[in-house]
Amino acid sequence: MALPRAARTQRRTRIQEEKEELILEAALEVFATNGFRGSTIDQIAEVAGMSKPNLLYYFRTKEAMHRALIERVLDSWLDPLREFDAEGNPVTEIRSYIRRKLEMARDFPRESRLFANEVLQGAPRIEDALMGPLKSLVDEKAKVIRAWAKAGKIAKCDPYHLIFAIWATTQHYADFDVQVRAVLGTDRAGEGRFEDAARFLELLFVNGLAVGGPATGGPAV
Amino acid sequence: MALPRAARTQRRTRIQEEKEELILEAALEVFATNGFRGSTIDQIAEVAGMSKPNLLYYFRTKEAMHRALIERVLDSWLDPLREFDAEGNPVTEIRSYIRRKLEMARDFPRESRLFANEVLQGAPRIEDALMGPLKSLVDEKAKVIRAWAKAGKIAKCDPYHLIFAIWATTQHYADFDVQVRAVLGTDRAGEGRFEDAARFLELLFVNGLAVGGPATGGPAV
DNA sequence: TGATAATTTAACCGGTTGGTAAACATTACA
DNA sequence: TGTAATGTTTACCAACCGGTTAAATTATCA
Repeated sequence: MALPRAARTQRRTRIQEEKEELILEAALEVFATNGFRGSTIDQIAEVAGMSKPNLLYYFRTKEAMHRALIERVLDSWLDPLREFDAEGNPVTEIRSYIRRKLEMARDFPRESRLFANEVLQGAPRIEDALMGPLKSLVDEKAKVIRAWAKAGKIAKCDPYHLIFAIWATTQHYADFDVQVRAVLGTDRAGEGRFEDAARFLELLFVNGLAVGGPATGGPAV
Repeated sequence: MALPRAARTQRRTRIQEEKEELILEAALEVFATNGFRGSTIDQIAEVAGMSKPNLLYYFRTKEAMHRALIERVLDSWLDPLREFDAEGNPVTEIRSYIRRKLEMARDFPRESRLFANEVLQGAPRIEDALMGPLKSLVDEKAKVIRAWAKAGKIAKCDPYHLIFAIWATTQHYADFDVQVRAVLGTDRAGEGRFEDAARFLELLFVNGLAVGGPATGGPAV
């Protein structure tokens, strides 16, 4: 019996919509801060304001909650990369991508941490997504970047590592938020830190990928 | 009674040295892959090849193992940043720092993941270290970088976000290793990925921080 | 309104987990 | 070699955890 009781009703009810939404919201909160193994159904139940058996009426297992959550979040998480446009101006595209990723780190830090927790611990529950949809999308965009480099529109560089670098630097502000705040100190760690980060990262990537070495006129090695 | 039985012997024995070492090595392995809450004393005991009560003879609690581990690892983890030399050539210093951090990500991924797990989950057990020694060291080095920028030796930029960017991009190869491998594919994900990463990151940071915009001759904004 | 479907809760279960007590085994040293 | 100090193991416990059962409650709608 693979389905939870709520999915075996004659038709999908309003209450089911609402409660499943409520549970996934709570699950995001808990899984993002504790990881899968570190989270308990009771914690999720408390955040959702429901009893544990009630949660299990809507999701048969803890794993099912996690799976549903990942599926829901993964798609929107990849949106910024999908918007990456081969026809656009390379510098503009890269700059926009950085800005969008940074906005997501600011506005959806829990989603970022959910993935970070999962990947960090070996991605046992999202391996398929990594090697499937994610890899395909990155491969596609890597081709675009490589073409830009070949055409001399940006510096010759490994497109995969460029994408990794953008992921790393932007998601850092969500995943390592505590550390960022600790280092910046209470005074400098206000919301302005995202604007400072955006300014720095634009400088770094735009200059860093400009064709030719900056002062020398040739690639710096 | 705050001390484990092994610490209440008349003097520190050879066996104590060896076993504590063995336990911390096993604890690193387990904590790095499962996080604190996700790790069990039994897991650590099995990796260490000892019985659970025997572990608890040397460390009173799971938390004590974790604390001892963090203390031991934190210091060496900050070494690369300490080597950052105010007197040296800025470009050389930054390049060396990136190289060292990347080597650490390659050679000590477990240490990286240990911290990543901890910070990601709100750093409840290392808050003091973040706001104390870490912040002090970063503040000190930020001053150096700021002086370089003021002197026109590198582009004007926020030194804190520069350090964050170096951390993020280098540690990414340890913390998100599974994802990196998945995206690169089995063929391209050999040990060469660290050299590719080093090449890319040098290009990015050296060009990115070079004074003046690369083609324009003025700062790109 | 009443009957039926849908939802919620209380009580419970077996396995796991962090940790303890005490008996047992080993080592070091006089 | 004997013995006291040190180290290890077996057996155990209470709390926690994922999940089930069945009964009670609430919503829906003819």
